[in-house]
Amino acid sequence: MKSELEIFKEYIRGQGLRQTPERENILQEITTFTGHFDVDELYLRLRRQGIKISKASIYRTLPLLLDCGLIREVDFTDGHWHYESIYGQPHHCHLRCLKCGAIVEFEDPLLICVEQKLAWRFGYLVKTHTLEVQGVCPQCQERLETGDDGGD
Amino acid sequence: MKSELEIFKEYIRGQGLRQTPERENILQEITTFTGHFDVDELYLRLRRQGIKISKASIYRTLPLLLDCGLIREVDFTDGHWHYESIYGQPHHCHLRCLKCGAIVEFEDPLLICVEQKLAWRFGYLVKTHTLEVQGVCPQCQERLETGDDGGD
DNA sequence: TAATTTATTGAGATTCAGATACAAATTTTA
DNA sequence: TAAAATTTGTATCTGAATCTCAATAAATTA
Repeated sequence: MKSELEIFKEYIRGQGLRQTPERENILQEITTFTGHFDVDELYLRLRRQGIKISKASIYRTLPLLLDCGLIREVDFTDGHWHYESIYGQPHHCHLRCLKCGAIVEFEDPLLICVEQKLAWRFGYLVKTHTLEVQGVCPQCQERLETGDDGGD
Repeated sequence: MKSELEIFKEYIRGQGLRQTPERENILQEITTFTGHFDVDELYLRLRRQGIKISKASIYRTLPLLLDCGLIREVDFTDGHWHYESIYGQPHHCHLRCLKCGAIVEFEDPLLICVEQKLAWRFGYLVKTHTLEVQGVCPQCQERLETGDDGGD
């Protein structure tokens, strides 16, 4: 299986773009780190390693990584986008706690059935899906019951 | 079943807020119109009827309508939020064409199964879910095959 | 290897959706 | 009807994301 770097290089080349240390550093950081991130977090994490890249470059690089399928947009919360790297990882969905924001990742084969039914029923060529299930996590349920609200 | 207006009035009262013609006009327009909308569309639709309400008031009213469950955020595209009214309507998901943006609404009972399994497995109190399936609609598939790309 | 071409970078300006401050107007309660 | 408190519109502000532009660096060619 190709590495993220190989995928990215091929993409860059195929688009007539250029390989730069900035782009490689960003990719490196994204693939090393597991979990969700946003532009600011990525920027700070790079800086903490002594790697100085302007936010403009990060904003310019993310669409490339999205386009070649190495990352995906997770959600738009707090007024900005959050991302996660997805290459080589099985597709998954999110279960989010409405109170504390905790995220559980899961996958369910039923979604494939849903996709297939849609393809058949509406003639769509189905590519992927994004499912977020919202609820209250066990901890927050307990907090709500004991009256210790925690501030919503 | 209570009307949207009743729901809203109860909510307003319960929160110690005030009933104003601006808020009622916004609610009225949202419940009359079917389909997705954004702040600008809502603003223009109101103005076309001679109802002048500042965008600030719309921005201030939408969170109230979200909070009392009369509308929901549909997606964040084009750099801003889109909404739809949901009160009294069965929950549904979206199938979106990646090429032309067309939206098909559907529902699938399998999602209930998914929710139940999550509740059991992770102990969450599941409230709702948001599923968007992405693909290419039949028309765009045809356009792509005949080479008439249509611009992405 | 050096010269040429063209893309990319960083800094700062710009844009735009959405939030906010404040004075005037309106709703609510009494 | 008057007092108290909220809401409105206008203008301003905020912040994420984009754009401009000169300087720099990558790829290509000789």
